[in-house]
Amino acid sequence: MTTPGTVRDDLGWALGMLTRSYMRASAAALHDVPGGPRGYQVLATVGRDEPPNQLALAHQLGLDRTVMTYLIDDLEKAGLVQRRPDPADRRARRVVSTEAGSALLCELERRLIAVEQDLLGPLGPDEATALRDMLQRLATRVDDGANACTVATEIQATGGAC
Amino acid sequence: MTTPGTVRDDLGWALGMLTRSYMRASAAALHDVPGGPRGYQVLATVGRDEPPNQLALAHQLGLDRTVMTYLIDDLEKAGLVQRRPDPADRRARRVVSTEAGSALLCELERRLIAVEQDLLGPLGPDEATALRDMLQRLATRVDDGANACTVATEIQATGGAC
DNA sequence: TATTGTTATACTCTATAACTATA
DNA sequence: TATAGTTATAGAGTATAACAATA
Repeated sequence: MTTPGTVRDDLGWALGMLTRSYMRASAAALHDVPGGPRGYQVLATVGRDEPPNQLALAHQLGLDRTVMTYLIDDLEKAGLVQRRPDPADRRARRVVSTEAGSALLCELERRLIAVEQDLLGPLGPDEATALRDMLQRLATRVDDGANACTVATEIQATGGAC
Repeated sequence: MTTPGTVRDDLGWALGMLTRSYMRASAAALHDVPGGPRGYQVLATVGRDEPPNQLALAHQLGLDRTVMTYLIDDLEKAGLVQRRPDPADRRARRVVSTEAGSALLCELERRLIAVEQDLLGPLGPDEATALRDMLQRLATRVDDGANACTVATEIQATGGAC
């Protein structure tokens, strides 16, 4: 319902289309989580290893610490996480998952698996794993900081026919 | 600089990471286009076939007609497109590309090809085409309206162990 | 002086509705 | 009455800066 067949046959279109679809579906699957997908990410991060403080949480999730405050406010009000004083640093708060939070996380992961399977449905099983592998490799490389804009700087030089 | 290695090893993370990277890079490549990526999309659509009116343009690009007004305002101010009265319907305006608009489009497409190649760089050539093909198939299927939320409705039924 | 967390403010997008001129 | 385009307003989301408590 968005595009014709002529203009958008490129990578950017496909990537955007797929990501939007995934975001829609996952947001729907996480509708009962305060903060939506972000709330889920907090739940998923909390409870593994040592409970992180809010700043570490914000860095891991690529958020500003101010939005982390609001996010945890909502999750705490819903009884899914708790703020606890850090015995080693009285400025910091360690965020821990409650029973309810862990139970919900368990349910959410089931839902998200279903969403992914639905999204990749039209691919054959070996194709799906190949796609996951390639996306994983590309994303990991991007995450490692290789995303410096090497392209933008060398653009002026090319100057050519269309 | 965003994530650790533990939590985000799933499809959603990779997809989001890659899309954000692409959006960053393409936005940088299109920095001198009024409206950014959207301005580019308008330029790319205008000039093929019959010049479309603003509403058709908005539908094709999945935008509201109100944002299309602002977008074309900016593009017109920059001398890249022109609004012309539609001889067949005096309510409508046909949007046509200027000389400068066509020249810029030509340049922009070069830049975006470079961005895509940079993004898919770590893949082998046959891998890259396989990825493009799979993304294209998935996105096209999503675009055809198969994105009805079939998952969300059947989630309650599963109820199981983590 | 720097850092954790909170709060308040401003700014950017987007969505909605109202308005005009045509059909 | 419905449609193409414009304009104005309100809301969500985000970013920025200032603040308190502690290191």
